[in-house]
Amino acid sequence: MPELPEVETTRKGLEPHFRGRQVVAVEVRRRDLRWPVADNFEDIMRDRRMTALRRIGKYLLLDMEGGWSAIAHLGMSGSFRIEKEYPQTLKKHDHLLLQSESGVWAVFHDPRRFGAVLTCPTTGLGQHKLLKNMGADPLDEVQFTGKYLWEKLQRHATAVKVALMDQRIIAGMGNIYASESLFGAGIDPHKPANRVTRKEATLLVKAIRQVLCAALDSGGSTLRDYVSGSGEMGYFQHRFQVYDRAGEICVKCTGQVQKVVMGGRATYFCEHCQN
DNA sequence: CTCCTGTCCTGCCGGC
DNA sequence: TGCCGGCAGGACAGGA
Repeated sequence: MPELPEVETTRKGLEPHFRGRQVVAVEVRRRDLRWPVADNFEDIMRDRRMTALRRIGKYLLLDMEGGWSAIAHLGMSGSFRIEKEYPQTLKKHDHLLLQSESGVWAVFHDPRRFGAVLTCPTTGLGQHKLLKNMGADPLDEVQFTGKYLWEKLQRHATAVKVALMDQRIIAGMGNIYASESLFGAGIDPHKPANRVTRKEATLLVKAIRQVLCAALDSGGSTLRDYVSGSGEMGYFQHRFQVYDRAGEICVKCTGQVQKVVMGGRATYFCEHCQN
């Protein structure tokens, strides 16, 4: 499930092959992703230089010369991989391919098709429906502070776990790292967001950064292998402390990790360590 | 506004 | 071994 670290790792993996380079070929094999791939996608990409690859939350932005940008989302199961030449045999669910003037191909693969590829004039990105309400980036030390998070949480009566996943509050936070962060901060995921104290918010900000940075470090190491092979970018082995460990012994105490469903999402925590 | 539910899609896993 | 139901999950759409 691509969350911020997976999307950022993907961005870093594509960047050396595409930034400042011309896109020389575009192939869209299936347009019916979450939304149809934008009609003008090929036109804004082909024979144009990619000036920047950016990330806003879980969205990947490809800024192209000519004034347009592509907005990509990996959804649930989307990934990119780099191929040194056009794939001998395309895999099932390879929906989109881009060739850089360096020769390499980036292949977008997405079995569940929850991903999306849209377009928008670069100067209008800030007003784009999908992006305009995006909250602070948790890696931004200026914007994302204990005060910021506390003020945002004050407005919500729902469980803090559910609020943490709200992209208007924290851009890029997803289900896995929400559980992990609350465990790191020792906060019960059930606690109403507006009862999180100022002090807890500060702890949470630190925990969020720590958890995301650890995941980014894992991503960085897989990126090195990935350059030579044909693996999918952005998915890496990472040891979680509570996520998907229901029934296992807590890494901090002798209790058992619990699983509950909150807002329709699996949530993992330790009753003893989080309150 | 906030909050809650339904929806999209395919791979995988457990049960029979 | 094969079939099938259920589940996973990001985030929008739409209704309360």
